[in-house]
Amino acid sequence: MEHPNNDEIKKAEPTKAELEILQVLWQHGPSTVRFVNDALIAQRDVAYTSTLKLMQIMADKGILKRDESQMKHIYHVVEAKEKTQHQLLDRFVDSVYQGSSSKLVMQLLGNKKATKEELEGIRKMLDEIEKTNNQ
Amino acid sequence: MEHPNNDEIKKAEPTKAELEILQVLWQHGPSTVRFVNDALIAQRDVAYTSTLKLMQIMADKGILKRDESQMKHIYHVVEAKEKTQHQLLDRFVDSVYQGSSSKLVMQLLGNKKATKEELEGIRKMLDEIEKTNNQ
DNA sequence: TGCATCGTACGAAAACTTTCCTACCTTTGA
DNA sequence: TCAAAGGTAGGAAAGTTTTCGTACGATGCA
Repeated sequence: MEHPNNDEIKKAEPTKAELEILQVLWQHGPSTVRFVNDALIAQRDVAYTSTLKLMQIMADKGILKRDESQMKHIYHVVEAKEKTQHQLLDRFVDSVYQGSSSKLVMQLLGNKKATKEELEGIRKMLDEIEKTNNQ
Repeated sequence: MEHPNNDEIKKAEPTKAELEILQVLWQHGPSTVRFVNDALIAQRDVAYTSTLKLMQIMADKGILKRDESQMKHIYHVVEAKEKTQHQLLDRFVDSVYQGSSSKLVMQLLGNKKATKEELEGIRKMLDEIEKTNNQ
């Protein structure tokens, strides 16, 4: 390892399966393994111990923390959802759109993935930003 | 396998390393393995045969096709760049933003990843779309 | 009490991805 | 001509991620 604190500098991003778990926790807040697993099962087939193992690994990595005071451990996400999302987004923009976020947005808007309401929301957001920049 | 043509229905998305190769081909058009490898080496350390193998695998998967009429095979991307990007984008929006593209855009614009010019580009794009929708 | 149920821990296997060694063929140029 | 350079093919190994079997402790309740 080059740098001693490499791990801190370059946080490994969550894997695909870890992201599924994060989604559940983001949506429902701190939860037990059982709860998360039930949520996952609603989407696909997965054994309880698989989810358990994954959440343990995530706790080891520091992505999750858990309250062990009760037998049913309660897991919660350490980083703010937005921070993690943004981190993933940055890498995505880099690896798929060569770092050009506008290219990404163009494509997003170009296809009808966004509803009318969403478009309006984006426009308002643009206005906000412009206002802020001009102050 | 449930459906016989599962492979056609649910195309496996390119892996991380495959995406790097796609980037090179997207940017420079059909290329030899040597050319792609040189481009990759500019970013990180990788052996020629690793790139070769990966491109062969991609050809097997149908992501790339190659002209074998010459000794130096020439590889080209099968799907349109935009199609693949959009496919990746859709999954990304689903897996990170629960399918809400506006949430994604908000976050993108909220942080200063976009330049002033890019913001303007996006605004124009919005205008375009609105115009089209109102016709 | 005792057994079914539900929990955690751990390790190994399976699946997937990435890397590169080795073999062998073709081209090039001294 | 023949050695060096550069190409492809294929398989094994290494690395990563994901899955789950097994062991065993807690809890609940008949």
